[in-house]
Amino acid sequence: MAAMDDIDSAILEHLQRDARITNRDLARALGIAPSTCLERVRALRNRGVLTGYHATVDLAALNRRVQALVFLQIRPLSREVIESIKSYVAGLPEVLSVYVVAGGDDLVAHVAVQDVEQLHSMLMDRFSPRREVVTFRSSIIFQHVSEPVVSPLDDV
Amino acid sequence: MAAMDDIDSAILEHLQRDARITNRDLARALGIAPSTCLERVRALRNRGVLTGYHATVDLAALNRRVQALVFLQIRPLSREVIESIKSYVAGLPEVLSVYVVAGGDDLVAHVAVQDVEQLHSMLMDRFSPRREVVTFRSSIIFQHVSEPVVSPLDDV
DNA sequence: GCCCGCACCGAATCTCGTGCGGTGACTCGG
DNA sequence: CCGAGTCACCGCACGAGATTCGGTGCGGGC
Repeated sequence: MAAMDDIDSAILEHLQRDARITNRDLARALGIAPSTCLERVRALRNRGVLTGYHATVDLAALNRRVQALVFLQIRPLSREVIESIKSYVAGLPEVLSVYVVAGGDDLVAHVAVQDVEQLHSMLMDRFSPRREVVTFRSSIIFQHVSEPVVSPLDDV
Repeated sequence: MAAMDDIDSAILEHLQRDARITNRDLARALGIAPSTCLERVRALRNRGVLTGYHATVDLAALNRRVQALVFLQIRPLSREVIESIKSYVAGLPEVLSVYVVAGGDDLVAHVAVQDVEQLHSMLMDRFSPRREVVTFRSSIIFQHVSEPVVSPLDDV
């Protein structure tokens, strides 16, 4: 993996904050020529550093006013079973994000639904019937803050 | 909140998938004129439905190869204490996301650090000293899949 | 000291964004 | 049934931006 200098870091910071900034403005903010800037952004994409540009949407506007974390215990804990249940959960329309974790629980799902009733239905209809899900519990999310900008950590 | 029709939903889907799509291409994909498309996108922003455009970055490229969920118990559970610890945790550079939840734990932090050693240091240096954090435990994240596109849920 | 590679720049061209006036459909009162 | 008002949409035109390409300076290797 090629090294990243300060300009690359600044590019990433700007694009994480506002992915629709024009190349022109980005170049101006960095003090380099637009053509150079374009080349660097393209290189970051090709290197796999920049993985995508995504709009974020207000969940309430999408009829999803209730969020929860669902913690699942999976058995047996084989690679195949984990892969399969992970794909299944991630594919559910109510699910925003899935974590495969170590510790007391094996899977954590971040879900967003219309109301608590729908949360309950979803748990009963989609999680309970699965044999590999031996148990699960849910925590309603009161607040969720997400940092849009991730900076590189310096080597020790 | 104004109603959303199929075209609005399609706009949201496209922009969530690729926030840098040109207005022209977006309009073409929807079968409407670019000027109309522009107007609708602007309306979605003004209504607060579209909240932002963000580039996503490969965490490994930023020297963050280890992720974990950290579950915190907070006492006393007053509004002020929760607000304050939430802001503190969200402001830490290692933290990607913070959930304030109901249930056995009160706060869940999604952190991304360079290695397990740094995770340990972080827990010891940043969480342990806080008086309001009565206990915490961490779960290493093996995999994390995040759905980039969120669709509206139909009313029941 | 010379050569080569690399990153950067500036100009030219081509595409795109965006405001404006016009137009058709739909609604509602007469 | 008809006419006016409203609203979303469209096409056009102009300004702004994206992207390419040839040129340039600098630093490392020999």
